[in-house]
Amino acid sequence: MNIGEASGRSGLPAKTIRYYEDIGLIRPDRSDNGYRDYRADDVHKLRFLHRSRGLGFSVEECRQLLALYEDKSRASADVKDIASTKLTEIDRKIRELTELRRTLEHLVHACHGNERPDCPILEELSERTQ
Amino acid sequence: MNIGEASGRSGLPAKTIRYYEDIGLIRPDRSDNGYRDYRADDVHKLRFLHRSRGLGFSVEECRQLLALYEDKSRASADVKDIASTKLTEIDRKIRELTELRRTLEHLVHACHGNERPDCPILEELSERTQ
DNA sequence: ATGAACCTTCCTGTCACTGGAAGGTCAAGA
DNA sequence: TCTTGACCTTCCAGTGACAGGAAGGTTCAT
Repeated sequence: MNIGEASGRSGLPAKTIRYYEDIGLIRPDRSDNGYRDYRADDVHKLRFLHRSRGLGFSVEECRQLLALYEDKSRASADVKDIASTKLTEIDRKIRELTELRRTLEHLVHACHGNERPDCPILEELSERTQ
Repeated sequence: MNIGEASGRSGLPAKTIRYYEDIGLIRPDRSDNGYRDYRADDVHKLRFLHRSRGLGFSVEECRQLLALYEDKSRASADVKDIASTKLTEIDRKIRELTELRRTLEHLVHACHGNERPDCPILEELSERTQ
């Protein structure tokens, strides 16, 4: 099937699929007319990539996961390691964002939000740090 | 003062300070030798930028905030609007990450993580979506 | 024959920097 | 005076993960 159909079936934009080929994630056949020709198995991989990207894995992590997926003698521990590391990263991001949110909410709450110029948000931002 | 000292006082790398000049956020004087020459006021702005970037504002939002900061006839409502919008965005990001975390933790928990190949994480990733 | 809907490659732009090369300037020490 | 090292300058390229668009080829239906 052509890239348009592969796109429709995998949920990935054609642009993204070509990019994944550029960086060596998938290698579809080519038809006589030069068009990319995807098999069901390729679409399966594209869907795999779509889901793993959606779960927050980087493209390089997706490459590792895909390699493990294709390695029938893999150890599930290797997969679990990657996922656990990602989980830790996500936790850290959530903590950072929550801290940020707390500060920002505090500031927004303190600002009157009227037509006058005095503003605790700007005051905080311009404060001498040291 | 030279860029090195401005960097030390603002906490921003010299590279970043030059970049901020490139995109028109600050416009320091130049000494006779061609070196950038920062005044205390410039350092103040750099610190302002440092803090607002740290609070998750984009460079363009920082530009707006800086303009408001310098506009003594501003309305604090304008500042509050920007901050509130950012707060909403941060909330959305936290929700997305939390949902992601939930799914990933579920998967990590379900995987035995041993030397055998069967792995619920890969199964989930390769599952037919439709 | 023509037009629309595909497909191709290639180049550029995004965001917010970071790294590095090649070279100019300045102050201190031998 | 010379040199060394720490500064500074500009300019170019790379990051991650694509998106937009130009210029042109292919296929199919009318």
